[in-house]
Amino acid sequence: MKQPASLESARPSAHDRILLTAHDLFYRHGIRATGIDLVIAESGVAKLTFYRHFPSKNALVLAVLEHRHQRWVTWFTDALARHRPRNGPPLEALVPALAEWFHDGNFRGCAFLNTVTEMGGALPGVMAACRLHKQDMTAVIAGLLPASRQRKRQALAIAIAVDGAIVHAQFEGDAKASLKALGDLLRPYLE
Amino acid sequence: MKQPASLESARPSAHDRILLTAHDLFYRHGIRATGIDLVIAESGVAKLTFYRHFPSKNALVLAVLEHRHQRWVTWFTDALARHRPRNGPPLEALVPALAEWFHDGNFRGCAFLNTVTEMGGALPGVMAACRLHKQDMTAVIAGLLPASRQRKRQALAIAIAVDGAIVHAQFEGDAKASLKALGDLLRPYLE
DNA sequence: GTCCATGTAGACAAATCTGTCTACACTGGT
DNA sequence: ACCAGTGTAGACAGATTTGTCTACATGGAC
Repeated sequence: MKQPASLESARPSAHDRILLTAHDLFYRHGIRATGIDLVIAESGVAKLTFYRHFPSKNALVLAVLEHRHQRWVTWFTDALARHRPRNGPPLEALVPALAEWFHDGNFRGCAFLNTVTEMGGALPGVMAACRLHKQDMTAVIAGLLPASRQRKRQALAIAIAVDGAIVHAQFEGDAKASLKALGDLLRPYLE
Repeated sequence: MKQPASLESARPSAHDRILLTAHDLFYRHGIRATGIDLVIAESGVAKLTFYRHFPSKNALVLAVLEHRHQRWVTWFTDALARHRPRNGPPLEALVPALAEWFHDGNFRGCAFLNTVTEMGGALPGVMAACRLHKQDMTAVIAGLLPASRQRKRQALAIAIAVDGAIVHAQFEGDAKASLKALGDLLRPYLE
């Protein structure tokens, strides 16, 4: 539907190339550190083409966050399903799933937390996008817990522990220590 | 020792005014968003004076982090002491102490986590400063726990929960929810 | 008195960043 | 055949940023 005419090349449309390139560069180097010109050059697109698709850098940032949210939640639910234990509480899948992410060479923390830090005050909408993202993450975590009156409350506590593990893994080289500590925090919720 | 000649004015030295002004501006608006010219104007100092004290903006950033670390740890230990319960585990002081910080109108998360996000890749030394800071924070937390073989391990898990609560309070307006969730995570460590 | 550290005011260079604009080319639908 | 949409290349303006430099003032040490 959005594929270009030529079938064998499968080169994404200019719009998508821009979005994916920006996603990578923003995540890797930060948003403020990434100039528009670099995004344009890296995605192999002309400047005018860029500004035809995105009226401004800020608009691109918000579009990237939207894309990121969809991509991340898809990965997260999928990873949880893949690591779901045969028997035992589904919550046990959480640490192995996050381990995938943390150990990826490109891991640089949570894109939403990073964006809030960089642009939270300057770009309206970033804060809201982050809240929505974390809300959805918490809902996915809640799905791992047995139904009970305190399920939402427990899910929020666990989500906060996860965020702590994310930022720790971000500035410490060692992701294993963060994951072990997260496992410790999760233990009381595992029965 | 570093006071100016006039005793009644008590105006800090140019060096200190720059440092304190930069500390506030960097924390409030972010580092990349704060130009050197603003720091200079706001601290009431001439440009040359600034560059006599700090060879570059990067050097200023590192100096601010050092200052921040000292200031924050001092506040933290003091707040924990002030909230120490008469009877009951000292760890109970943690949530009330953090509540002070979170509810302060100028709260904008952890300066070190923010700086890592903004400059972690670009400025060598930032990552190390953050690790040192969190290491010291963890050590202070360990001081609240009863001596045991697992004290260090427990302190790390608690520190991660605290970081999670910090970032959550940063993007959610509601600090109370973060603190309640942190209390939930801490409960198993409270006996 | 003289010197030197420390300070102020502000012009200036050089780089960088966002966003606009001109001129031109290809392609699919009608 | 023609036209609208989408694309490319790259110059350009305007703002902003870091860091240097000139010229001058003040106050304490010796």
